[in-house]
Amino acid sequence: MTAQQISIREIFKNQEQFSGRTVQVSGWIRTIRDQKQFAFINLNDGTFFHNLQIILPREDLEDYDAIVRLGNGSAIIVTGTILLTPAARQPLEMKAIRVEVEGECPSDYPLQPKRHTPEFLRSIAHLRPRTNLLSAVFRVRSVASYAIHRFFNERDFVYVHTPIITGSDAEGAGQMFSVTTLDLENPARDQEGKVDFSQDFFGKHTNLTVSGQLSGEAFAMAFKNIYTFGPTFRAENSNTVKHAAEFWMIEPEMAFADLDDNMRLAEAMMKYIISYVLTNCPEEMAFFNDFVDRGLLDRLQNVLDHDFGVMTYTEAIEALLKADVEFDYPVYWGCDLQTEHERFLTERLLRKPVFVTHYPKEIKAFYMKLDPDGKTVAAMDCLVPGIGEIIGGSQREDDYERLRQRMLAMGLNDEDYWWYLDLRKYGGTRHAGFGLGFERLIMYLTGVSNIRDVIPFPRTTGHAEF
RNA sequence: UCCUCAAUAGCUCAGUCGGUAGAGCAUUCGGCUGUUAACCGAAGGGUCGUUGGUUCGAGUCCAACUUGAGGAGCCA
Repeated sequence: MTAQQISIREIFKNQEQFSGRTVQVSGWIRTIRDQKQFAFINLNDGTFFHNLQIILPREDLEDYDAIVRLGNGSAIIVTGTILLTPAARQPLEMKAIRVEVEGECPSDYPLQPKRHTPEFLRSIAHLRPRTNLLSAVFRVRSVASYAIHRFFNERDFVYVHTPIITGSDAEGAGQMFSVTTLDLENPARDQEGKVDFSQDFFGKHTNLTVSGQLSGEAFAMAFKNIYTFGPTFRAENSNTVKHAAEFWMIEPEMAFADLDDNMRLAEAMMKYIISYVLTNCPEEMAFFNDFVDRGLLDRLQNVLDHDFGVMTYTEAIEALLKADVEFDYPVYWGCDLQTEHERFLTERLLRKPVFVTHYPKEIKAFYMKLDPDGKTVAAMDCLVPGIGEIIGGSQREDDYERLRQRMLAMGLNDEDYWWYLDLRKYGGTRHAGFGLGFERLIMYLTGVSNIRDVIPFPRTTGHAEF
């Protein structure tokens, strides 16, 4: 018997073509139902969200009794004939001719054909991608990654791999993880008794990166438009549904561009990704809409159909002061926007994504361009319902001396940033960029409310199992 | 780091006023004429997170600890 091994995705996407054909599929048993004359197997091979139903006629299969005893999760290879079943609940099924067992699955397999809590599934992170929910999440994650690369490549952005290990002690965001090969029990010491990092692997103290932006700016000054897409590390002791110690960030940077160009790019990118995922993951998105977040598809379509809101920080403060809501944190010009404030703006006031621009310089990073009024900087945060801040960006300070002064005012050592300052010295231009939190984007796309459920093996405070 | 809540069978949960530990799913066995988180019948399965306390008696009340979740801060 010769049969071509084929993916379940191909069969579902080309139903007419496979009708009546004998093919071979391989995958894992999701459920198995044994009756007197027939058994039914729902087989998932990982290529497609839906299962292939396989009918096993007792009289046609010599080893029928052994097959129907296989547990959920068993790996099998099935040869059979594809039959279209337009009247049934599924569009097609396979009538089995032969079943080979590749790997049995014993009865202590933790996944059952029932609802499990996300907390339990996190405790079996090595098995959870076999569930409907997590398989849908991680396929969307993959497709969204591809959409991002496509979006930037269509616009001639150059993809830059910025370093994971950085020599700068502060890149303008968050606590950092140290990288060292020193003996932690007995590190080299200098004459003052302090740890002597000149003896360390790189001859200096190094950390895991918290942002590729500074390196990205150097490449923007050569390629004009670039983006990074890679892992980022924050050693903050955060314990929330939207923070992880290891996450991925997309950071475009554009030369000869200002804050408006930046916002245009961010909005076009968000809409491109949403549209691409809706088109290419319809089964997964329908599942999220049915079982995770009832309003998801309407909300995403609404985002595609309308412009993002834009308001300055000053306008946002005015709106919050006028709001008929009691906030826990007082609102005044100069205050940082708290989660409750962001939620009001994006979820109650505008009910769609909104850019908030031109924040007071005191609450923003040193590299953001000072506005002509001397009080605010050309920053923009994109807030979305349910998540809060998903994008943070700015036009960068391109004036050498003003940038240096801002560093000193923030307590940074300008000598550590000599090469970053050089970018303003040698053919500097206006330029702008932003950082998009990839996991927060996936949460927004899927309706999944915990960042730990959109990362294959999440690293958060106190958790690095798997 | 702070605040709140939770922890009972492999999983999801119930357990009344402090009085002998329960269900569904899963597992094993049997039945069933096309099922689809199949269905019907039966069986096995427990140091009630840990330690201590109150009490004749604690899953239940008290304390500490551990673990988890949600909210806040930090941020993407």
